[in-house]
Amino acid sequence: MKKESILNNNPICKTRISAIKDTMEILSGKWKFHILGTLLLGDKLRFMDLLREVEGIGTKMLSKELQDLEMNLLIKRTVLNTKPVTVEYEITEFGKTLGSIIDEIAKWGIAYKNALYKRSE
Amino acid sequence: MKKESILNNNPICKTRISAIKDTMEILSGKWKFHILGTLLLGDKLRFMDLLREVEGIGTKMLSKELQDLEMNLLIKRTVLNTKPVTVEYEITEFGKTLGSIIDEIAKWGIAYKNALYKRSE
DNA sequence: CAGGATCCTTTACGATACTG
DNA sequence: CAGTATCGTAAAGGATCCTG
Repeated sequence: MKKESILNNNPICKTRISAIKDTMEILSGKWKFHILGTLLLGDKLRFMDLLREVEGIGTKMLSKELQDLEMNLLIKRTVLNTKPVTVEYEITEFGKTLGSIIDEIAKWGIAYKNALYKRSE
Repeated sequence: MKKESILNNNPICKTRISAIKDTMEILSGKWKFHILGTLLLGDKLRFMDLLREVEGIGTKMLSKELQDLEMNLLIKRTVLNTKPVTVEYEITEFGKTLGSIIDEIAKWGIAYKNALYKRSE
């Protein structure tokens, strides 16, 4: 009897695992959750705002990540007709559906700190 | 008046955003969610099982990711005293607390597929 | 202000081969 | 079986300069 994949032969498991893969592909990279979490809190933010809020990111990465997120319709980019152009980024309704994931991630991060703290005392 | 960070000056926002950062640092990389999602479904799995279940991963990455996860106490590695050694990996109780995040990610991935489908018809 | 172009360094990742 | 070692590519990340 040959050894075969157990989980990936179960349709329910396969669907679940491949859904995880799909989601993470869209949200891949170091910054996506961070940017989305910021935009979820911040309503409309400009490029420079994000550069300040998303600690550690540089213009190149920010620009690239924003393009990725826009392509996937998670955020909306609006160019305002001002003297030196103004660009606003905001999360879309679709993007807001990620809210529950991001909430869970934030909650867990806080719980993790507490767990670390308990362990060290 | 100098422009300053809005969100990161708000303690509540700052806590949240830095919690997101913390979580994602622990779960960084292409494979962590995938591996954890598999171990959540699969109880005890051996190295070769994981290599089969986590489609696309190679031995080097699997080995490295498993070490990362073990270091963060999210999974447990058990060496069994057999002829050619057997090693079992399983998720820890602490690791199971990531379940809600992973559930949300899986749910969203399925919903995303549906959204794509609707948009294209 | 909002970014693109360029250059350079550092990780991340992948394929294959090898060992206890 | 459960990995480690080695090599090579690709992507991430940082710094600086530049433009509409």
